[in-house]
Amino acid sequence: MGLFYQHGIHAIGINEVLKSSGIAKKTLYNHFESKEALVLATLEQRHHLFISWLSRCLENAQTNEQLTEQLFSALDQWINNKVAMLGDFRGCYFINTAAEFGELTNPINQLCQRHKLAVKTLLKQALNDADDAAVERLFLLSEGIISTAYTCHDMDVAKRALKN
Amino acid sequence: MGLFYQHGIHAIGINEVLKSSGIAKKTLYNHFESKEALVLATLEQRHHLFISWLSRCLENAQTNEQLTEQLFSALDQWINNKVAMLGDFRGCYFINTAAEFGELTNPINQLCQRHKLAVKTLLKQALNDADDAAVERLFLLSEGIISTAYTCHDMDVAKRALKN
DNA sequence: CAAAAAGTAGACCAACTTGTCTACCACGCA
DNA sequence: TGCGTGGTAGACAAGTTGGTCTACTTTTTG
Repeated sequence: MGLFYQHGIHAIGINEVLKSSGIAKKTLYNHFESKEALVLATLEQRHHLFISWLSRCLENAQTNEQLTEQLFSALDQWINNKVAMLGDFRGCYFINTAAEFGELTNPINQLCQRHKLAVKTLLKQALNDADDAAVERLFLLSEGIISTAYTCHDMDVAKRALKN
Repeated sequence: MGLFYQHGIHAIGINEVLKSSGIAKKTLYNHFESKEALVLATLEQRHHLFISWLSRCLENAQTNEQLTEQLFSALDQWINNKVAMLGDFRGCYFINTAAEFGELTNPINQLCQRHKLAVKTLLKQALNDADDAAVERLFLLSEGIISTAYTCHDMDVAKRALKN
């Protein structure tokens, strides 16, 4: 559900979800036992969506330089709303959601963490013969790009990173 | 008010603020005309706090390498709760708050953006003779470090960045 | 065709939200 | 002494929250 991504979890009530989806309340609670379960499902769904998009963007890179270029280029596409499957850019759903649910024991928070680790793992696999430091640096840069694009409304940040 | 930083804006009601601060409701609404005004005040306060802390951390750096080292070292201190004035680390208050208030027209969102631009400006002033690309890269890395430390519960990320 | 399963709309509940207002109290000052 | 200022505690209003439940309709299935 894009509503949560677009506006944040706490800002969207169940009734808005129902109205927007056209589903009945009983039906929703038949499928999900609580709002938290629903949120977890949306996180899970977007996790798969995002990972599959990103891995497709990174495949067929020959060199590490090429891969970096493809990564930043992909981020630029996303940030500038040219990736239909990811919806209107509103930062990283997982960073945003972790910001709302900070307790370490919360399953929502844990799912956000797992997503980020999966992204890092994906980068590691995509980078040939790179040491961990190089993987880390690339990951940190991409996190910085996503965060900056959103918080600073800086839609060109990935494009500029591409040139350096 | 640390409550907002610790738990997020939507997660904390006015009544919790009152209970925690020992102030009466009427007194609070005598000083702030709404919750939004209160939130704006806390953002403003933390903005000054953070900028003054950071600029003190970066002063007296002789070379750009030294400055980078001081920056990452400062982030490491913050992340590992060794900076009393910043309180228990819970990521960047401004990134977190922007995640909750995404509308561009919202003053809260605009304040978050302004804070980030101020940080970038601070870095630019601290870096001697550096081109914009170098400033940008350092800013993106530090944003990535803060975000990763929080979302991945990775308390060593700044320390590792320090070594590379 | 009939029964069961799963959908619908929406009333309802208890708890909570922000914000207002009343009633009272404590202090400094003339 | 008395008055104004600014505090306190908390009832209250109006609306929203997540979630349950009833009553009815549609779809699926044997």
